[in-house]
Amino acid sequence: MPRPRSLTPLQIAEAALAVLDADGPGALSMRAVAARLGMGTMSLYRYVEDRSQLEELIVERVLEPVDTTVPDGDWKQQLLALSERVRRAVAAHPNAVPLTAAHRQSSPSLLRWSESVLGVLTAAGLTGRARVVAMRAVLAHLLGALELEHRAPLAGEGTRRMAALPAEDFPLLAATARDAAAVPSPEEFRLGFELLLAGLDGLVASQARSG
Amino acid sequence: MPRPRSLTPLQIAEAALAVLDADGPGALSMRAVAARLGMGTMSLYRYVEDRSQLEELIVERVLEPVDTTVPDGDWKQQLLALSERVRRAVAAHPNAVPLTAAHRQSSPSLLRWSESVLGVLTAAGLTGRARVVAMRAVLAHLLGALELEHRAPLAGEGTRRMAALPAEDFPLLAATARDAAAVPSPEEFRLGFELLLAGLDGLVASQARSG
DNA sequence: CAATGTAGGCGTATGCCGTACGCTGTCAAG
DNA sequence: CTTGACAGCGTACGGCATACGCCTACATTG
Repeated sequence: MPRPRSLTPLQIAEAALAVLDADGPGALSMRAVAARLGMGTMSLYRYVEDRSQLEELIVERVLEPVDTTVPDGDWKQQLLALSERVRRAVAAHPNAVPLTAAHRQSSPSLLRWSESVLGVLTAAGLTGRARVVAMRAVLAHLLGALELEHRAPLAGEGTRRMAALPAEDFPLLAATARDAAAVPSPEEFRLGFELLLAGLDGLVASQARSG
Repeated sequence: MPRPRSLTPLQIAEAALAVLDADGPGALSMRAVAARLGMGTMSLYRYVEDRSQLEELIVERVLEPVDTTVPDGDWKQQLLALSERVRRAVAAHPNAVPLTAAHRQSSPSLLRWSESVLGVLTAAGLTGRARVVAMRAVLAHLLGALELEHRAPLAGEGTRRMAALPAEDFPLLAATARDAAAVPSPEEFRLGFELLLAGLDGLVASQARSG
């Protein structure tokens, strides 16, 4: 017989994400989110245990749109496409990148995604320790690539600063930074991921021989 | 003719890192660091512009011990060894991992390290866009692997939780998580990095053909 | 040795933050 | 129509980074 809730978790997540998208990570606060929902600050705590749980809601809202069904193609195309989907979902909310990395473990969507990736790796012939290593390598590369793409883009400030480094101390770094500005992010991602795929190819072949 | 400074930047960095190592990221504050130095809080501001600059000092203190001279061996062994050195330096201060990722761009030591890595890649035959992609792939993998190793270790809580996931929804994830506990971190790092090296091998070969 | 003025050291205060606590009013069930 | 569980929220607390301005130590200069 209690009074009914007036908000869904999804509405909370949307409001928080809206604050984050509009005003940046520094502006994300319980006060700001509550204000955007038209509530008092403390009312938000009827819906969320604490700030960390609010962040989890945001992350799930970011990752939920990821299609986790296994796409067509050979296993390499499948892995690339699955990873590309995560990349796209995250790219829609660049301000949420650090949160996404921090709370990925609590996201049901990312669990489903991981299960799909493992399905692809298993179908490719990997099991046991090799499968563990492959899965973690895919995760590591994806996490690192997202971090680089959004916090240190090839076309960004950091690259420009490196390009301006003294050539006597950092000849290669300066030259490479100048080349870097011409590589678009999606291409960087695809090419980088294909390096990993080539490595996985070797792993699959060696496990096929020994297994 | 002014009064002389009583502290060096290095002493500041050591104090801050000591706080971080001892009491965790949540305990790192201007107050705590100043207290450890035996000063009033505001005195710290005579030495650093703001908290962000304090964090940069910490990061440089973490990365400074990295030997950036190019080791012996073929280019793959060289890349692995260079990356392993960063991994070891960072592993000495696990609480500093997020800071290290965040402020890596400002670290002179990491710039020197990058120059060395580029030297190895260049000697292996890479230039232009291929070199850009290779460098960033190494960085991405390293960043991601550090994040995974320290915030989601294979032997840790998260893995245990995944191993306990319902087998009807996440059969592969649960099984893989059980296998994962048996893979030690150093081995995970080496095997994962070798996947990338195998991929780079292909890139080197293809650039050799086309160049 | 005395005067000087730069800059070190720091007390105070402001405005953020997350959140504990307890009140008030609503509204569905009985 | 009563009722009590709970939504909503005002207030308050402790901690944070940090702006500002005071006092004073001390290397330099005369």
